[in-house]
Amino acid sequence: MTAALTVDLVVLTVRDDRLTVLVVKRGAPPFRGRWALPGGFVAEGEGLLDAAVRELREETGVHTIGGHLEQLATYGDPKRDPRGRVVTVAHLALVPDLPPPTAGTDAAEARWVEVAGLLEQSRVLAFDHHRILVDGVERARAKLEYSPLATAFCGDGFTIAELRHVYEVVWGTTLDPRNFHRKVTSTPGFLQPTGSSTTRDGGRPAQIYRRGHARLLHPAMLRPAEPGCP
Amino acid sequence: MTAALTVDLVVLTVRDDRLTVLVVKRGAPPFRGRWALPGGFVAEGEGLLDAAVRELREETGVHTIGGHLEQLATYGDPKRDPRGRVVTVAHLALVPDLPPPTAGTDAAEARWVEVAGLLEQSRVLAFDHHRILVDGVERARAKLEYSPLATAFCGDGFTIAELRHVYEVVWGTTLDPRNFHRKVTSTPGFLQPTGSSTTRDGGRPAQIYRRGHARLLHPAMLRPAEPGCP
DNA sequence: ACTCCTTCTCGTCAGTGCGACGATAACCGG
DNA sequence: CCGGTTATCGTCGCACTGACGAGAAGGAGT
Repeated sequence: MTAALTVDLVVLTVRDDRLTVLVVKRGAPPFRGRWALPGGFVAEGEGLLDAAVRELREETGVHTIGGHLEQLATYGDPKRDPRGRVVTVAHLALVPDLPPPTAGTDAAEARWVEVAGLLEQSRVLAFDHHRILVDGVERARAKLEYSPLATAFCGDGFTIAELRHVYEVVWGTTLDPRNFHRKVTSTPGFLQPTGSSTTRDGGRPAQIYRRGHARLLHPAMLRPAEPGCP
Repeated sequence: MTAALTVDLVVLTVRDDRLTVLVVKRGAPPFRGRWALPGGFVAEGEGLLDAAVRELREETGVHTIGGHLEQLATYGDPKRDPRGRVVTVAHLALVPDLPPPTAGTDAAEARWVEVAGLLEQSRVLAFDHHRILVDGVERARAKLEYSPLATAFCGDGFTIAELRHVYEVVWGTTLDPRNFHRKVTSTPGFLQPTGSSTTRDGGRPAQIYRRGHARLLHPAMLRPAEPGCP
């Protein structure tokens, strides 16, 4: 069987104490004028990851440099696209807030939208993009636990407080600053000291770190148990 | 862009103290006569998971009943198939040993092969199936840590020793029977006692359990650290 | 300069989970 | 009845965690 092949992107960042996702207003049917995840057709002879990188750059002006990009999952329900059989390979991107909010060439408009609101209303996004978003956010939340990916949300150099802020926003919890500090500094390979410090957060100057070489955290960060689990 | 769409399956089971994967001998070009993961083209109007279930049944006679089936990842390198652009959505299946070893309708031959040997020789399997196998095994190993999926390898009722055996084989380690027993019985939702017992393992009769309702383990099972990590 | 406020960083202490291992229970085959 | 085997329970020490105290080091205001 043959199908049209697209890539879609769940691009997450932390802005103004909120987890936000990049959405574009569709400039062509179907779902013209509706919000959707950025994405587009894979080109001839182009790899899937390459296509995701290209779409991210083309459609939104966002570079994944300093961030993270990985395959999320593939969605191929026969009725997910009214045009016919379109299979999409969704990707998950975590980027720092630095890039200019938006820029568009193909899409009519692009903007950052708070994730919390989108998660509750499943009718806002086109196609099955609500489900893709749910899966992407869940993947990101899980990955913060056992991988150092939270650093992808931060810029090049960051303080421990900024890193903690990422965890708090993505997980929607609050973390004890002292325990968090002890945890991340004692996890080998997570952080790499740079020697410099900053006072941009106010108060006593904080050490600036870079991401370490570890790909997996041992032991893992622990997300506080959700109420109503046991 | 349009591409041919297939599903491939990494079907894992535990047989004779070994982790084994189901492979078929290809009956048609390309790679005719070579071993490959079972799989085939997605049918018109068929969902991806549906296609995986169908291929599993058709090509190997294995039913996923009592086991587990999930999407693994999608492989779409432009040159992965000499016939042209073929994108495959790989799936991971974990099944108990019960089903009759093999049966084939479409494939020339199907058999269980020990994973360890296949992992070392990257030229045995056709296409990029070696990479898919590596990813599938790694996913399975990781999932045993934080989910109760090890029970998918066991039959309907199983003893704690049989469950421990699954962990030992998949991880390639040995686990202390007493600590393992304490761990799994104290993790809420992992196991559900049935009240009956068996002596099929010899020695003192063991309680028989069924899988519990938990989807995630809190706290997670801990895989012993690999030597040479820090 | 001094005070107040902020945030960073280091410690302390009790509770919990885990690895190592001893001890007992319950069945089998002789 | 006796040794062999496996299941199950308990104990001890260590490491990690959560809750929280306390000091360090900067800026802003007077």
